[in-house]
Amino acid sequence: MLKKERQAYILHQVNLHNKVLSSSLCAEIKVSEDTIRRDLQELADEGKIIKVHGGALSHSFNQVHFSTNGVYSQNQKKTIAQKAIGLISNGMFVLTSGGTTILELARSLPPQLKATFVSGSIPAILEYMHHPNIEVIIIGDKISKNSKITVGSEAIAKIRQMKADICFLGTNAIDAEHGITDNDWEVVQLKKAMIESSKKVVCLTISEKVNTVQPIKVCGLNDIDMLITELSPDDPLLKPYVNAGVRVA
Amino acid sequence: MLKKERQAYILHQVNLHNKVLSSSLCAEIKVSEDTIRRDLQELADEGKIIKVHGGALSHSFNQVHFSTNGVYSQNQKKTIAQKAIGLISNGMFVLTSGGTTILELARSLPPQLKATFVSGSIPAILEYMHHPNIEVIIIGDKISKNSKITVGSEAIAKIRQMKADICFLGTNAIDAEHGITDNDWEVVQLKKAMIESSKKVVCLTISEKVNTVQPIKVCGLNDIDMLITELSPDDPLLKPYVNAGVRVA
DNA sequence: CAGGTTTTTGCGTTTTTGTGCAGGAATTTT
DNA sequence: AAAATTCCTGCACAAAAACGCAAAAACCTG
Repeated sequence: MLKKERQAYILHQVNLHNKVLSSSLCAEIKVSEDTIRRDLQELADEGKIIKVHGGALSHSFNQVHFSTNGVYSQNQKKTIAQKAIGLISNGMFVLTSGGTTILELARSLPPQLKATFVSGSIPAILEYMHHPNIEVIIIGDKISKNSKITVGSEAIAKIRQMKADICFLGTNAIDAEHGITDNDWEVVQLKKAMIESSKKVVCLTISEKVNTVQPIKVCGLNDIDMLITELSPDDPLLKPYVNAGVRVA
Repeated sequence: MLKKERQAYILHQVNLHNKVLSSSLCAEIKVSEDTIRRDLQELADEGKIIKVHGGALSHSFNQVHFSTNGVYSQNQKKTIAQKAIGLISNGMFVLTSGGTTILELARSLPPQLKATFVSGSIPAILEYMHHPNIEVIIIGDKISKNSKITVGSEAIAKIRQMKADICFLGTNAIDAEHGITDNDWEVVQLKKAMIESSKKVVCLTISEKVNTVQPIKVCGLNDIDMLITELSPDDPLLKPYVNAGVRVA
């Protein structure tokens, strides 16, 4: 990995998460802590970041203070993303939906991962594009402005043509009785196609949305292979799903 | 292998992968590392790539140059965008390529305009998405990270299926003798398809790029209907194109 | 086509750059 | 106050770049 490339990656990470630990960076990119420190120093000299003890901060960090709720669920989503990343290995063909949880997954992908990511979600695609080693394929069709995702028959037809190794679904509502449900008809059609075109289906959701129901059904619990939340797998909230035969992490 | 040929190959590789290692290059083409380094130096001097220790990076890699150059020619591009917008009317089906000039066009679209915009350029799509009244259709396929545009046979096939009212091409080089030329093979394929699928082809370019040539040919002057620059239509620089039968604005 | 000039290329040698390591200083945490 | 990180400094080593030079190729040109 080239030096400039590495620094660009670091800068991207800092701007993304507003902070970065040199320890975690040197774990992600496999270089010595010294190198990271020198990179941070250089970036700081250029005024791109603020260097602090143990890592660096984004320049805009001081001013912008996130709402407690935002930061709160952000951490939950980071946890979920980490668990999900453990399921991805090199060379995989990965299908993802949209949503903020998927976005967090996209942002947390380790830089050395080599895989192909397919999505119709514009924000997710933007994140994938910044990654140095993954191939990005976008599903084309009309863009739904409120969900920022491509929807329509063309998109569905394209998804049907593929067979992904794994599919990550950002989930709006999951319930032991009603399964996965959502509130946007077109997005639901897309998710259905994604589920059918994947060997393995993984649902990502924060615990807030567990045991909630939305108007339109995506699929039953038997169609999903795994459920990932920020909770421990043996949390009692998740018991019904374990009983229904869903793997929980 | 000829020098020019070799440099064209290198440039293509850089545009394709965003980065290139001089070590891998001198293994691919069987020449000494010195020769590669000299080639990279020349290409860097011409501003085609950014040379770094160990190889080279694509120009779009660091957004620093993007912004400085952007600020510099922003006003020219705004002028161009305004002229181009005059050609769009309600209900039209508009096909656009990528590039910063197209981006400026996207940003300057009047809010009351109702039309359908089709593109494979992710930055352009992002701008179109913010517009209240236009329908946005994205061309799906693999994303070329350096040009941030979808490229590949699927994308070309999709474009072939449509017939747009008008097509706006961001142009990298135009010359009275060689026509429109570019430096990325895959992007050229896409532009060719766009030209064929449109009733009317409009080239947008800042005057800097008029009378310049790039390695790969997109089309001749007879294939385009209109050329828009920030200059006055009767500017002597544009005379050769008027003589060649191109409408100039 | 012969002879000269320019361009291009490869090869040592020397410099520069990038990276990791060790040990001690500084800072944070407990 | 003690322990644990993190940081800085100097140093060593490897990789890459720069430089000068010479051989080879290409290219004029009369």
